Amino acid sequence: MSCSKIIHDKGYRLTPQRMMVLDVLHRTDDHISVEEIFKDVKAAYPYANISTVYRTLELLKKLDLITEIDMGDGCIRYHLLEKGHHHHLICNKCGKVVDLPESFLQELKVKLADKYDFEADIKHMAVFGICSDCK
Amino acid sequence: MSCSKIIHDKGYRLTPQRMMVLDVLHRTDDHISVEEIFKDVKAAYPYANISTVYRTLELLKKLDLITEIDMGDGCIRYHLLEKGHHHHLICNKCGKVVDLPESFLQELKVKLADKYDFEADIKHMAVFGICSDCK
DNA sequence: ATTGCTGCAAACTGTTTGCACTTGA
DNA sequence: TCAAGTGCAAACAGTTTGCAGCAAT
Repeated sequence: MSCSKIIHDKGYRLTPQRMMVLDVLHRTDDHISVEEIFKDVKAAYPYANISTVYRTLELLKKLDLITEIDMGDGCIRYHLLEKGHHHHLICNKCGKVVDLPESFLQELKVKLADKYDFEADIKHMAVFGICSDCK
Repeated sequence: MSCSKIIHDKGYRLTPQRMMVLDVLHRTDDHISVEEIFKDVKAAYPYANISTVYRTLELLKKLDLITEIDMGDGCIRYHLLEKGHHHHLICNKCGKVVDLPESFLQELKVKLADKYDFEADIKHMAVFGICSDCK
């Protein structure tokens, strides 16, 4: 089901601003910061306000349509959940980011469920370290 | 080797302020925020300044004496590395924190090294989810 | 005696909020 | 119509910085 439909069905209004934020999130394949989203939205609609972007992201988070991730540069980035779950290996030296399939952490999830009866919510994880090139 | 000795040996000065921050970090078994460290230091030395605490933590981080962790309450907490590595399960509902032995993530580390030649630096990790009580 | 460190105040960054106006349903 | 959403400006919290004086080595 599309994000716009979910927003609408849950009784929230589908405003142009919200559509523009969704559009930006759909168009990028990367993880994108509030500032970048704002810049893109503003390109289409110069009167856009950053507080609206914050409020929209908060809504999307509440509706479980996006996830946040801190990629180590001190700013939180966003990603549409419908684009699929995956994880990241981030090199502390060169900053390179390698994607990790969701399945990679499945084992950990199962172990946590078994031993701790803990239902881990690992949608999007960043693992820091040193990549092969930088060793 | 003690933290104070490392600081001294690397050519940094062992000032009373730095000793007080170290002392607070040593005394607590928990993970402690900048604000809490500052409060404790101030109790012993009322003229203490929070920017010095920030600068000291930055130094300790650079010397690899502490790790940071975000326990989900929106503030970063600190922990002496010499106190041992461990991880946390944090419940998104009740906020309960359960400690996880370091070994628990060993398998993941090995897998990352094998498949991706990536040397993961998982000193201190927070895994969010739902605990057994809250299910 | 140096140079690094501290205290202070001020700047800065990212985020949130109150309020009046606008608009989607 | 009218509650929900927006834009604006101002507040806010956490952190960083420039600088003058201080103190560890």
